[in-house]
Amino acid sequence: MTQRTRFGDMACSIARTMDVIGEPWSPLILRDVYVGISRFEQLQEDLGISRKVLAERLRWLVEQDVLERREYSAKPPRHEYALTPKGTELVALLMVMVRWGDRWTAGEAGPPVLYRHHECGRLAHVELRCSECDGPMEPTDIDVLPGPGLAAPVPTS
Amino acid sequence: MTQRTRFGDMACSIARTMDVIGEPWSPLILRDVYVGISRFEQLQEDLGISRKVLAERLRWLVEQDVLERREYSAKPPRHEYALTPKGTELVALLMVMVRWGDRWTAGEAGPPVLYRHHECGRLAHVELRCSECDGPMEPTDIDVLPGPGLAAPVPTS
DNA sequence: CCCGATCAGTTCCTTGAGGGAACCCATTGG
DNA sequence: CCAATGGGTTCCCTCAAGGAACTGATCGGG
Repeated sequence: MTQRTRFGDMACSIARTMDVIGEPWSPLILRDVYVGISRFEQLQEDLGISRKVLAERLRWLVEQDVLERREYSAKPPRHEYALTPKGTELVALLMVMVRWGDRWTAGEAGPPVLYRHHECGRLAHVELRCSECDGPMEPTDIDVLPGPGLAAPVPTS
Repeated sequence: MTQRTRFGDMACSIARTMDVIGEPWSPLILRDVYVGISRFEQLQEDLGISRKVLAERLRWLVEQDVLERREYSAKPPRHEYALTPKGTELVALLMVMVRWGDRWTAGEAGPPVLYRHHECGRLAHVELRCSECDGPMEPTDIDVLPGPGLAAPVPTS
């Protein structure tokens, strides 16, 4: 019955996140929109993505409330895409992806982009800390326990 | 020529990360291995993934040095998969995915799993901090600058 | 007033990856 | 000797990704 597996219905926040941006173009689209590449033609050229697939992805991301489609010119009807708050928080996930990619795939050449932190003005990367005690919080620093939403079949949809 | 787009060759750490785990089953496989579901049959049953696709994914993840395939019994030849250091650091990415999924997709039911932080013993979630000044480091807190690896065509492969 | 350009898609076709079921092989336990 | 188990492989079908061509609205220029 189900052709492609539906990740959105799983009781797993990883699966539900992958349902939204789990196909590899979406993170790159979000990255581009984040750095100011926000129009259809620009995205298509910058990414080298098929126009068909780009249109599908944008429609999906708008539907998921990750991007917002806004008209910036009415008389020649022109549109651009912008990150919603939900989408902006996804960019945090991209920052962690960048961290891993920099460490394990960048090689000799070094990282393709650098981050300057507004608060301290320095070149920096992101680190994971505990929300409660501020200590480092890496995979080896935690235990995983069942939570209240474990048995729930489908949350909102 | 290229049928599916090769993300591994892009000068972008997001694209290169997505090249490794960018198809939606891989994060779930890593999650399972992380929590101790490490054998082929267990993974297949827990995820409901096609055996064919699971075999392909595992082969790819081992090839990428994210998982390690080890024999835990020789006479009936039996194998299990374990996270390498490279793979363990990917789990940090999953923790951030969980954070986003919990906030935006969990709904009424609440998060399906909880984390207890070893260091402080409390239930916690992960936060992003600056490696240099320890301040919060979210997408709106940084500028993105070109880095040394920008022009590089392909790093290691 | 018609021509070309620009933006933002849509349509059509081909190819190949995901899903599912069945099959295979080595070994062990009864 | 037979069934069961673990760890896959093979086969077939469908659907989604890629790519190129086409559409439609609008403007600017000759």
